[in-house]
Amino acid sequence: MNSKFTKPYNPTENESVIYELWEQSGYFNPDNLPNVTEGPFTIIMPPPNANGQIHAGHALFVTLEDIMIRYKRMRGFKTLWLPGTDHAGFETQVVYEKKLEKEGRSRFNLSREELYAEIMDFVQANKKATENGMRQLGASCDWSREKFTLDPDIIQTVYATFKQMSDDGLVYRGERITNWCTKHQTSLSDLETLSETRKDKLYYMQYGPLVVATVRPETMFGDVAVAVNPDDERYRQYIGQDILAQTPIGELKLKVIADEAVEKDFGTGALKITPAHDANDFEIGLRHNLPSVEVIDRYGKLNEKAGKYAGLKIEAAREAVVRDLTELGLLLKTEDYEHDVSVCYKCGRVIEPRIIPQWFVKMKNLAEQAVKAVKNKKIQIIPNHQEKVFCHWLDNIRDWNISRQIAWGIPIPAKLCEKCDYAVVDIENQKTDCPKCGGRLIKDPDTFDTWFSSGQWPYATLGYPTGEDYRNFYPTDVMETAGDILFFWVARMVMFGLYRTGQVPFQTVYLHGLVRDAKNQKMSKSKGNVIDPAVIARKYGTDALRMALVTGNAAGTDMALSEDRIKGYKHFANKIWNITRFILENSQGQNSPVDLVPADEKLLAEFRALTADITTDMENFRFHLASEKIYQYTWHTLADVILEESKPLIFGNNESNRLSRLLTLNIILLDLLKLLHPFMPFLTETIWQSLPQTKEKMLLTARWPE
RNA sequence: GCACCCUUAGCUCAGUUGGUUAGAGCGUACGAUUCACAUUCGUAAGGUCGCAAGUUCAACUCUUGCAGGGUGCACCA
Repeated sequence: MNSKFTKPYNPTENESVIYELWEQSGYFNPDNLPNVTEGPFTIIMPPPNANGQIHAGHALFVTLEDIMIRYKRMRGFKTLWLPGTDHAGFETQVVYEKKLEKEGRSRFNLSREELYAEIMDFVQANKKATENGMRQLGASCDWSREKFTLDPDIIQTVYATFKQMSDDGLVYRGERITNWCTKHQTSLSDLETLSETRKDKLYYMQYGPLVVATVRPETMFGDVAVAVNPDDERYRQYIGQDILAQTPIGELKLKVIADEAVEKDFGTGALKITPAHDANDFEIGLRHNLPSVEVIDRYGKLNEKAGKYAGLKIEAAREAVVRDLTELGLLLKTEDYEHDVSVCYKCGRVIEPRIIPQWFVKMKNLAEQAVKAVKNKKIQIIPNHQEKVFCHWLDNIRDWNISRQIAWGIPIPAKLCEKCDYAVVDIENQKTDCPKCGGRLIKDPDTFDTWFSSGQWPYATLGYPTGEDYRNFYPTDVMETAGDILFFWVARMVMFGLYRTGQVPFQTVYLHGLVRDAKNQKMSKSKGNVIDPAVIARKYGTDALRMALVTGNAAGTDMALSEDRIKGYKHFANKIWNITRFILENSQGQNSPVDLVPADEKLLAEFRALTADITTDMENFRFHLASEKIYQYTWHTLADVILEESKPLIFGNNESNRLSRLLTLNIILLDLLKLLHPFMPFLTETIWQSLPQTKEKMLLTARWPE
């Protein structure tokens, strides 16, 4: 008997050794897999942000994907799990800016090149830690194919897509209203803003012969019209006319227009229109061909158009304008008003809508194709109800602003004319003169929204369009990722995939929820309730952590992860260890072939039924049920009942019963290790390596029991 | 406002297509234990499956309404 089993199972002693053994074997690479009997099975790993440490969320996704991959590998598939890391443009720049702030520095004192270089160093250092963290979690991914979102070939693919979209008229540069963050000095997509309920005042101001209600009197210097509902009898006489409104800095000429968007019952039924600083007003402005007058600058300060208010920040300007309006007798009434405002999802500052020229992607047609793919079952989303959410979002999508005014990202391969601001796509970086006016072209200083590039991840990583991997592994099988990036990422991948390759990028989307703490609170550094997978792994073993993350947690739902549960699975690991020990101890020298007695045939039949049941769960992505069933069987059937009832047989005098039972137990043990391997890879492989009778060298590539 | 999800034992959650006495982990109580495992074993307490109605031979499961909690999207300035 192997002396290894005389001590309790020690995960830390074995895990790194076992991972080393797997990695050395080369079997993470599908090209090296022995006994491939099925087609390819591919998962592209959602690349973790290369800007910080591994956290419980990473542990969850690694566990789930590794389970799928190990299972399919054992079923004989040519299994590829392609890892990567994400430069995560805006996210990372925000993290780095915070770091700079702590050091008393500012991004705005650095040139874009300097900032880019600093963040690249920072990211390269973190990338290593992230990769090692995933190794520790047991990720059986093919490191030889690892990609980074800023790899030159990835950038080339992204550029080619941009060019093609531009040629197809799907990408355009437009002066459109954008979400501007005054802290981060960049525009953001609609997804990168949150709405927040605020208590403000609603001011009723005299505007010439009319009265308008507004929360933003300070934008009055950018007003170009007053809009009323076309059916509103009160204002019918004014429609189409110009009115003169008195302001603290002189008279303002405003057109009165009729638009359905105006609610008769809200305020006075008359709405002041500021196309340059309000998304709705901008839309109304487009419909009525109104000019737009910018009065707020990039820092959130009023500009020279606001006369004496120039240089004041929005809040200060509002106070001053209200005071002056009151003095002039133009402020008629003030009401308390609760409404929602858009804020930056990173810093929480109120978004200042601004009209700036940006690159946009036309979404309507792309979105329709994506919806069709889901409705036609080309793509299945788990949990299923997310398909409705997915389609609902795509049905109501607006054009996507992909320009970011940040340094950390893929530069947009375009040039702008100094003279006329005409924009041209220039992938090869060769154009020097404006094709329109002949003026000098300069590089577009902006970078892509990070999701514009990561949205192309599945085919970009596989070397589209000519790569061998692309031919062999695309479309991929499963996209396993967090439910909260369904729109940010999954929807974009589907659209890009269909657009560029004509195929869905993956057939199944498996979404997981958030990992919360034992009290069901969100984990955060400030609360101090963050679970560090590395610390947990050291204390209880990676396998215990994996079991705790997967067992009993249905797809798409948030989970409460408590240390007690992890501890429970550490006990489970030891239980399996001791089961092995018991069986080995008593099986020594008992290798002779024997006939099974009926009682043992029955035990095996029961076990095979369980195996079939578990296999069905695995096929249907019900990992939380599969692991629970194995757990129950191992502990409460095999250990508590079968082993206990075996003792009289094993220690008794009836030789045929004794040998039959020992053989049965050995058969069950081997298959059990296989069933458990996707969930607890380290423990099961450690045991496998110590067993005398295993035919297959490595459990990693052993055959899943039929 | 619209959409989606959740509500099951003290706590955290499972429960696949409706089908016997509704399950697990942790916790609690009592007991056992030289012979794989104190990281053990046994026994027990604990649930009118949010509320109400409906469909059905049969509902935790399906339908409708209501209440509470959560999430997403869009907004009336």
